[in-house]
Amino acid sequence: MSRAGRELPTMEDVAARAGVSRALVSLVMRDSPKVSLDRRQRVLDAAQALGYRPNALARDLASRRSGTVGVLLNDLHNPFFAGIYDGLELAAAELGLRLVLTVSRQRDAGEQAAIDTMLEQRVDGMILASPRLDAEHIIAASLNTPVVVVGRDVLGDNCDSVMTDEVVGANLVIAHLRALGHTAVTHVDGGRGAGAHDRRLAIGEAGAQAGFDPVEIIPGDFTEAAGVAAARHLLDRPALPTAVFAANDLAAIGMMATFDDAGVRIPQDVSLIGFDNSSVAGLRHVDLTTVDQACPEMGRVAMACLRRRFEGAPAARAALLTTPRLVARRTTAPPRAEG
Amino acid sequence: MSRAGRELPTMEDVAARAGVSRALVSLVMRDSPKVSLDRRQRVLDAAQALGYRPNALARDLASRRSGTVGVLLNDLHNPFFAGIYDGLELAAAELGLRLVLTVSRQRDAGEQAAIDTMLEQRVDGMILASPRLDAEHIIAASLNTPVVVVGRDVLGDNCDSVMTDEVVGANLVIAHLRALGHTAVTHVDGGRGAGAHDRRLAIGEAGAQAGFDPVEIIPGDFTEAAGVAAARHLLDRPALPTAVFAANDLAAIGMMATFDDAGVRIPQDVSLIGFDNSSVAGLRHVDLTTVDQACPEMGRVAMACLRRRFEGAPAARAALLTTPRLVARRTTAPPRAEG
DNA sequence: ACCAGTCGTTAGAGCGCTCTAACGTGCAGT
DNA sequence: ACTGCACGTTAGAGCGCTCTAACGACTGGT
Repeated sequence: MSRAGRELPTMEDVAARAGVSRALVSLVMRDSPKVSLDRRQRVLDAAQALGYRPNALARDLASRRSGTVGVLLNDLHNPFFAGIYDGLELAAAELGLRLVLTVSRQRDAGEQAAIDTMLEQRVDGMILASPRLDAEHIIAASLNTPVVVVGRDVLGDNCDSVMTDEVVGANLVIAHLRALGHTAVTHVDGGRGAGAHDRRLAIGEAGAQAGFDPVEIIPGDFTEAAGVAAARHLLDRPALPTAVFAANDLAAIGMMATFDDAGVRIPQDVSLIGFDNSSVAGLRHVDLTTVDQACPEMGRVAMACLRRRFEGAPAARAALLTTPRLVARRTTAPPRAEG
Repeated sequence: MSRAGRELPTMEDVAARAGVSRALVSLVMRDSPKVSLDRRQRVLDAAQALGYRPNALARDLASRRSGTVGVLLNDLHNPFFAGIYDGLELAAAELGLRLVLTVSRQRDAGEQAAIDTMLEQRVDGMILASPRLDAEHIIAASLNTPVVVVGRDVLGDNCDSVMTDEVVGANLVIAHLRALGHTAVTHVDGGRGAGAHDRRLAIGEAGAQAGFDPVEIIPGDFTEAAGVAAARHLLDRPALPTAVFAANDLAAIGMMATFDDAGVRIPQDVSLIGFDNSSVAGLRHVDLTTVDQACPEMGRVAMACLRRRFEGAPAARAALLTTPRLVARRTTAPPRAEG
């Protein structure tokens, strides 16, 4: 596996051409103020002429700092992560940090491998978006590098969390349904996906407080396929619930399609609420009522959190909550008349 | 910006604990066959006990090879790229290559910066998915590192291309429409997006060959917003075309929503065809007739292409075409009866 | 007994950069 | 003149690893 192309010039080459020492070239490359204008220009000219490109490997090794943050995204097909990434990137650009992305494709082994790779790469910090890995392994990874987990509650001495306030989200859902006249809701949950546990608890609690029937929980996942399965399950029963709150938009969309195929009308026969307000939810032909997670905001907060760690706030241990917002669209309506 | 956490153990530490030389540890880490079973075990035990984690920076610097391929994705919100990535990842795993992702978010400056970063990281190769950057800059980047461009035609001595056969795609679209009874189509193009030029030419040519009216081209882009704008433009005119072929699914979906809002029924009033067969097109509530680009296949082919370069096929200069497939769904139908 | 050959191991010279400490220079103060 | 100091520059020792060449120990053939 040989690298193609000619050998690249090094600092030594640039130094020789500019007639200065390698150290001076290094200073110029790092934009040091203590280089005379004259020398700086000569070095820059030489670098330009040679097509010099700094070797980040050598730089990071020698400086014991990479200036990069590793980002682990769970699933590229889920637009939720694209939103998170938008926020991360914006914040990283402001802080002058590079971002290195890896995708685990929802496999646990993949997550551990991706984290190991980032650690070997000596990233300065890691952001894990909705990881499925057990907290124990995440904490272990955070021993040497600060970690921020997005979308799930994992706290350690060197590991913060940023997530949506599930209690607020659940209350928004319940309030919306109650305003429409509903008194019960079925929750298709996110299984062991990130945040699913909290969401499940929160909707149960919010329902109870609002005087709803006990919230029924149907096991699910954060995928379209899980939504399809859950909808089939519901269709097999004698009666449908009046309202369904899905673990996320993807699952909700799977349910929509399945209900649709079965001739069940939304929202006339069943009201449906998703979670994430991902880009698909807003598509006019989907028009899903959902809970907006403010993904870019979460990304921004996560990066800010990491920066605090860099600046040496040692055991802050923050669990930051972002406030969700209900986006009412056309999949929710008053329940069908009884009997 | 200090790295948090204790200092990590190095090979030297492992060697000392195992009572062997650093070189031997290196051999064990690289799974060399010429290490006795006994020593290997002692080294592995020591590494385990110390929580040793190889430093990829140092490894890659010393070996002058990174074992990683840089991947540039244009837009994380476009599921097309998620498909490409799936193929890339699969192929990379088979070849034992690591993938490093960067996202340019559709900004030209972002693309150049992302490419520069990858080059500084000394990636062994780069895969650029639908870059907007001019060919000149891409060729320049490929001087030192093999590049494969996906979704667009950029050929250089060290730069191959993988793209959909636009001629086949356009013929599929025309054949489908003709079978339904159409004799004209309007194309909302992809502007200066990757592949847009070829797609525009191909549909015009295919239409002409099939005896269609000259294909009208409406300027667009690969985004939902561009679809909305194009649909508004069409709605402003006295009569709608009978069929519209959009640059991609995202644009088609923007058009769908806009037509829908205006009371224009699809497919009764206008037939609509997208391009990509991205995951949204398949959503039951969208159900868009589209041209499947076989994204994972493209990713797989791109990676194979890169491997050939690694193995030293110097000036192959391949322009590989993948064959698209028409997916007929519910947005196409016979044209409305005349007058 | 000798040399040749194999095998597992190691010393040591890098890889391309950063960074500390020291250097020479010129200029102000005494 | 001499000291002190700021400034721009540089030598040189790493960073943690790979890899070539050489090493000693052992085998087998003669």
